[in-house]
Amino acid sequence: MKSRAKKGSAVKKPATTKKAAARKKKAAPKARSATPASQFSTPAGGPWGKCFLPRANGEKRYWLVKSEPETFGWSDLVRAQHQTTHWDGVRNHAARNFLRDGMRHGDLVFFYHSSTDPSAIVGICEVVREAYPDPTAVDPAHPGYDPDSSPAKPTWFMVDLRAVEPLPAPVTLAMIKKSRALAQMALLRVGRLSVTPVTPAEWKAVIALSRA
DNA sequence: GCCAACGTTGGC
DNA sequence: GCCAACGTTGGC
Repeated sequence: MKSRAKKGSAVKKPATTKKAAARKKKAAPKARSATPASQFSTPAGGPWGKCFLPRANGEKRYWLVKSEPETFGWSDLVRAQHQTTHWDGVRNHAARNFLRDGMRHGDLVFFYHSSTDPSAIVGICEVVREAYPDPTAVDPAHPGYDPDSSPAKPTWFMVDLRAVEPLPAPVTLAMIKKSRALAQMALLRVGRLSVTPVTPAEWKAVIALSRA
């Protein structure tokens, strides 16, 4: 399985002095937004703290994962053995926490195509194995290698996802942005995270949009 | 611990 | 291709 990330963010590269000079000309950095993603990365608090709380009996929770269809699309998942894949390549701590500490067996997950036209939620999959260490993070030959991680003390994790069904019709980012019911979706509020929570109400709203 | 200088994601 | 909005690194 290939990493979902274009490049391993853990791969350190030498600084380029050219770019450094270019950046000096830029205006002073703007103030941070009121809700940086780091705020959501701690199970203890933040708007999405509920994702990590104990569950009611039989409670199912909902998530969204992103992938570039060029790298690994919905059709790749459908063609995979048992229509199942290791969701490896997550190299962001907030996303890792949602994946490792939030996702549980049987949870349902929207499959979102990013960096494509149009970007859209295209299918539904299911968590069939809860978080376990991502071997690509401790493989020096792999682009997703992270020297700070080790088999004894892994930093990065993956889950197994199995395709359940495609959406009746893709729900595009434009549709999501127009929907009042989806205005607070984590996908919109922390757009760069590759793993985000979805509330039950948002889940229903996306399904309804897909059938509309 | 602060902060400037990066690097990355991903929509547009 | 541009660039906003992040996350990370490393000098101090």
